[in-house]
This record gives sequence, structure tokens and C-alpha cells, in this order.
Amino acid sequence: MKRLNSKFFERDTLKVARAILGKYITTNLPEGKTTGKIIETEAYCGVADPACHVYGANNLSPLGATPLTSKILWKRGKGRITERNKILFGKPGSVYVYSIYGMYFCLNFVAHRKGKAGGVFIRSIEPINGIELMKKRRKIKDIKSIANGPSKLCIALGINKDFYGKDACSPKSPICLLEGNKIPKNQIKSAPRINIDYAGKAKHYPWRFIL
DNA sequence: TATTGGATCGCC
DNA sequence: GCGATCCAATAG
Repeated sequence: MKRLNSKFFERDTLKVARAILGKYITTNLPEGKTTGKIIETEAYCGVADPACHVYGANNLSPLGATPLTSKILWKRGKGRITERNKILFGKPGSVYVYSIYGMYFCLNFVAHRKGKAGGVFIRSIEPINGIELMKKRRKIKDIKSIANGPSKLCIALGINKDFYGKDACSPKSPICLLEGNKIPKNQIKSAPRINIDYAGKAKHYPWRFIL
């Protein structure tokens, strides 16, 4: 199967969040290979999206910004470009992994038009290959609940903070995305994003996509 | 330097 | 519904 290239990710974040449904994520680690089909995503649409980690930050490249401190690279309005979120301005197809609730990770792929920022959050995958390894990592047997959640799928695929900044389009990367069958539009549902109560009216935007 | 709370999960 | 568990993002 064909690997998705960076052009795939260099589009409007909402478009990518829909287009990536039905594609395959594969991780290749010393303990084995695991693959899942993407069946649920959310779009986090850059500096104008109150739910996005770069909300309110300047949408210029952080490379040209003057550092305020070692951690804070740029400040304007409410948001900042930080060591964690700066990847959302980076090369489309890069991996954005962050830790949450002290014990889990979440996976995003950087996706935006040139000069913008944004990421596609992977909320659920269907286990396809390497299911025994996924079961072992998750310490459960029930296939349905192996990877049906953003942090569950990270555990199942062996994704941790070491994946931060990896280029999913590069053959050298331990993670890649593969083309799948074409998905007809009528097979995609949209809904509000989950757990973003802090995001004001953006809480209701239908930026979650389900295959 | 100190405080706070989260793009979650699993159990109750 | 609720606790686990910790680090990045803020405020001071």
C-alpha cells in the first residue's frame, strides 16, 4: 500500500480530518509491527480555534520568532507558541504526541495549509494487524476495546513521547500512514468534539468525524 | 518558584 | 460518578 505524503497533510485541517478516515496507521518497533484503521478523528484548527493547543498564538513560523525564555518562543494575545505546541506549525505529516492526565498520551498528525497551524487528533482505530501485540500492550483480550479511545490506541500501537516530532511521511520513521480504500462521503458522520468544555461556543462545532 | 487542570481511562 | 497521577502552562 502507498504511504501518505506530506501533500496529503498540507491542506485545510478539517479536510484532512475527514480524508484520513479509513487510512491505516502502522507502528514498527523492536517488539513488533501493529496496524489499525482510522475510524474516528477530530480537527484542531490552529490559532483561531479555542480548543486547539495553539489558540491565540501568532500564526507566523516560530523559527523566525524571538524567544522570550527557553520555553516561551512567542507571545501574542492569549496563546503562546511553546516547546510542546510548536510542532502544530511544523511540517505537515509530523507527529504531535502529548501526555495527559499524568498517565496517558494522545496522538495527532500535523495538518494545515502553508503558513497556518493545526492538527488531526486520532480518537479511535480498528485493530487490523499485530492484534496479539496490541492485546499484550493493553493487557486485555476484548478486541473491541483495544483501541477505541485516543489513549487506548497509543498504548496499543506503542506510541509515547518519543514519537513527538517524527515525520510520518518519512520511510525512516517508526510510524507511517498508508492509503486505504476510497471512503464515500455518505459514510462519514460529523459530531461535536469531546471533552472541550473550556472552548466556549467552539465546543459545539461539528469537528469530530466518524467512519 | 508555586499552582493548576487536562483532546482519558477503568472501575464503582 | 470519581480517583489516579504528573507535567506543561500559567501566574506571581
